Amino acid sequence: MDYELIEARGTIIDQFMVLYHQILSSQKKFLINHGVTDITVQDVHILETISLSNKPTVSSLANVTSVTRGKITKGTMSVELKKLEKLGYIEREKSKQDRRVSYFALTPKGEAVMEIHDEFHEALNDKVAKYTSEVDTEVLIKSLDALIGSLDKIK
Amino acid sequence: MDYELIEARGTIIDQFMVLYHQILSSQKKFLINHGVTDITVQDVHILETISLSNKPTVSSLANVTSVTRGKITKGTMSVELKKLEKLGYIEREKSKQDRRVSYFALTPKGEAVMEIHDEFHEALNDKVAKYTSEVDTEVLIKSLDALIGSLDKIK
DNA sequence: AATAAAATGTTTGACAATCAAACAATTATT
DNA sequence: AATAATTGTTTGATTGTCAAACATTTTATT
Repeated sequence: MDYELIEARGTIIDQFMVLYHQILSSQKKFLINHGVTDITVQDVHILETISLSNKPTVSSLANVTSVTRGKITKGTMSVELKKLEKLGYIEREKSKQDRRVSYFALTPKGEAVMEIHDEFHEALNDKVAKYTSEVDTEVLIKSLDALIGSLDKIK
Repeated sequence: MDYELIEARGTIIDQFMVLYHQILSSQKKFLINHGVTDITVQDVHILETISLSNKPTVSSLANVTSVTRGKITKGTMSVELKKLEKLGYIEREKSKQDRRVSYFALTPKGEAVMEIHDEFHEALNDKVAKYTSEVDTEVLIKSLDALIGSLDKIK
């Protein structure tokens, strides 16, 4: 059976990879089950970033999103934001101070998607809580945090 | 600063996402630093799967790779394998029993890439060991394992 | 045996994501 | 004022991917 092949390695890193794609696939289904069919999980993540940011711009969104999604150019972000605006999930407001930039915000339609997204997040965190004790979770968060900062030292 | 925005959430799930992309980006740099420039991290992962599999075929590789990378069709895998063959990283041998299938194996050039990949894996595991105690690692693996199986129950 | 069904792999056409570079508009620096 | 830097948009090319059509071969059914 194929699964054995994965287990044979058994390192945390491999499990991360599997878990990552499972979360993504699970989230995809969740969104579709809740009627969100015209945008992707990654689009939802942009909505999330907008909702958590203070006066987000094209560039700031490209930078922040890079952290959780891998490098993204401002050109790509510009295109994605235009799409999300056209679909009615976000709106832009021109800055008064700097006439080159616009600030983005969620529309009610965008907020609705965020609620669905938060539901998923809660369900996921419940799973984590169920399969990891509170103490372990604490330890885990600290470990990951330290790990995250140390990766760029690998040469 | 942007990083605060990520930390504000502070859930394990968010850290997974960040960590995942950091590992990917770190691995990418590592490969380039070691002279592997004509194939991607995902290609290397296919090489890894081939090296760990017993008589891998197009279909079996498509299935196994789906677990760690998300759904992949056999058509896509067929194209990717053709590319890796043309670049000299793998070779195929026709099956005697079933004349539709071929089995894939690494060439010496492919093995060399795997050694580089293993080096990265070791460096990564060293980091994990450094920032996570042995007991915690044990706990962690078990938690993740349980978590992985439970995700498709989210509706 | 003959025929139908299933499995394996390849190819193809279309589509979506992305980048890098060119560009325009605006702001900052000298 | 003149030049440089920043911000955002657009564009053309590239890449990754899928779904479907297809050919070949094997397995099942009649």
